Amino acid sequence: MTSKVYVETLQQIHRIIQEDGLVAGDKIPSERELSERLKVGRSSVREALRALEFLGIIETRRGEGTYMKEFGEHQLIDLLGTFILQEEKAKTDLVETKVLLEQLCLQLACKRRSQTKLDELKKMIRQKTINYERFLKWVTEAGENYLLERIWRVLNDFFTSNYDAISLPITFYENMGHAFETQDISAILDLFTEHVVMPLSKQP
Amino acid sequence: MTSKVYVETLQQIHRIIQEDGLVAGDKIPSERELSERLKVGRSSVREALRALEFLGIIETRRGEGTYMKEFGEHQLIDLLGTFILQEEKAKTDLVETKVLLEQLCLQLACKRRSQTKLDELKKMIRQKTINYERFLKWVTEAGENYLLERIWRVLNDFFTSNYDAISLPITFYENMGHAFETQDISAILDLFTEHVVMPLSKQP
DNA sequence: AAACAAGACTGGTCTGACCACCTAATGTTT
DNA sequence: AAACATTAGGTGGTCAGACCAGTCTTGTTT
Repeated sequence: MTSKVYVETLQQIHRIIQEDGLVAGDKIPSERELSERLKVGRSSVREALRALEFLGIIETRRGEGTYMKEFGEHQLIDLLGTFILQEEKAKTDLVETKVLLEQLCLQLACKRRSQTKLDELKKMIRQKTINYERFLKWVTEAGENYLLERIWRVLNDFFTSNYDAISLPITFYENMGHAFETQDISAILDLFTEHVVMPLSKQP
Repeated sequence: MTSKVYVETLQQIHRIIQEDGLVAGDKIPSERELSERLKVGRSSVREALRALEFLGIIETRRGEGTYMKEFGEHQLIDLLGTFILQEEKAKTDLVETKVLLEQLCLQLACKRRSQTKLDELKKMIRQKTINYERFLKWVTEAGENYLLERIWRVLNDFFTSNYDAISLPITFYENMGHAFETQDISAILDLFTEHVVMPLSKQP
């Protein structure tokens, strides 16, 4: 045979999922049942399922079964990230890309921030529970682009594990809060440049 | 046990790849050797390798061995496409993020394009061998941010496997070429908005 | 009715056995 | 010596069966 069993099994499982109209949360047949129905070894079924699991399409729960998963928490980005960012020379790229993505998210958030989302931010500022980490989390969420949010989160994870945490005065957040309220994009970007980008470019 | 063997095995394999400094084209230890070294069953090794294979990080050749693979195209795209991109929100996020990243790359390329790199572009335009795919490849390269280039490439692979190729008149590239020569960033972004962003926002 | 216990699932893992395939060493012929 | 054919060992691909470790169902006991 030219084709590999676990590849065909993967396609068959996909077919079953489609024909049965399975959606997130639904249970898919057990490994042993799939093995029988598709007339392949259980190990081949498992190898196919493993691919689907790491792609974030299914979720396996020991003792319970295998379930369809909501698109979102796929480790795709994480895994790719760990493999891509292993090169040392990528660090300057990392910092630059992170900043660029943050500027992107700032613009999206400025445009799309809802009133309730804005209140969240103002509350964090008022109670002084805000820090740079939380602020950026809010920004990426308010941008309402989940994919971009995920990509940023990976970069941020690598950043925080290689650099010191960024600490900014409360006035920075207060000014940001005001700028988001009035949706003043240039004020937002200016604040960001002054307090985040410029200090970074001085560091090693 | 809390963690699953094939997950830990995956991390161990990653560690080996890093410590041995393996790059694209290099051979990684055989399944049986990994099984011995890591003291896990061969089936667990295979399940871990399967994940890496579908992520396009390795390539298995029957009878030869398993090799590191150049990051890029693979079935990952088709798989995720058929399984995931059915959800509308994910699609809009994908398109939006791709466009945003491209605008980022355009700005970087405008600033950093070297003379030799510029000549490459002009040559492609003169010989009319240019198309949108090649143009964007040039842009991301000229931006000289390898990380950003790779992230974009992933999104672009998703995109091209789910949407029709973008076809633009030669005048677009000629104008772009001129704008890059004079490093006129606003002209570049205007061209991009008019020919790429606007048509996309009209599509479903 | 509530609490408990046994059994029947399910996924997780390992082992050992083949098969198909490739490569390189070996031997044979020219 | 060079070209060819053969062979042996290594590699991924696949299967079957066994056992473990959790979860859920069911039926009995209290």
